[in-house]
Amino acid sequence: MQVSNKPSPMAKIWHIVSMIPEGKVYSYGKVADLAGLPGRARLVSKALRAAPPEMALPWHRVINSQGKISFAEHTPPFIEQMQSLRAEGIIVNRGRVKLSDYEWQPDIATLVLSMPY
DNA sequence: CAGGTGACCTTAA
DNA sequence: GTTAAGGCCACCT
Repeated sequence: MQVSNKPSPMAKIWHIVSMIPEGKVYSYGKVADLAGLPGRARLVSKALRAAPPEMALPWHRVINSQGKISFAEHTPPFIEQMQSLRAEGIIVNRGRVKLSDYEWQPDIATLVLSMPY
């Protein structure tokens, strides 16, 4: 039986992002995939914009599929994201991180158990 | 309803 | 290794 009403796509995205561990990064597209929303990477960026600040979502750990920060260089949000990543020990060069070193490898079992839906 | 936009992605050169 | 073009989809005028 269905226990709860359908979770909004945004709520699923927030949940996945909240599971990215400190010191790791993940791409918009893969967040969308794990949230059950394949092909909707752009919705992830919208969800991050809409997230209430008080939920302290680790939005800075979400980057694009090439390992780059998606804000334009030298803009305030770009600089903020780069500093947040470095504060966790992540090496950032020219706005880019090495995915082979820092990409999150999600554990599916843990993920499923964490899902409230 | 049509057209524009974006914290994207994949492919091809 | 890079960049550019086309594709994509939800959302907003």
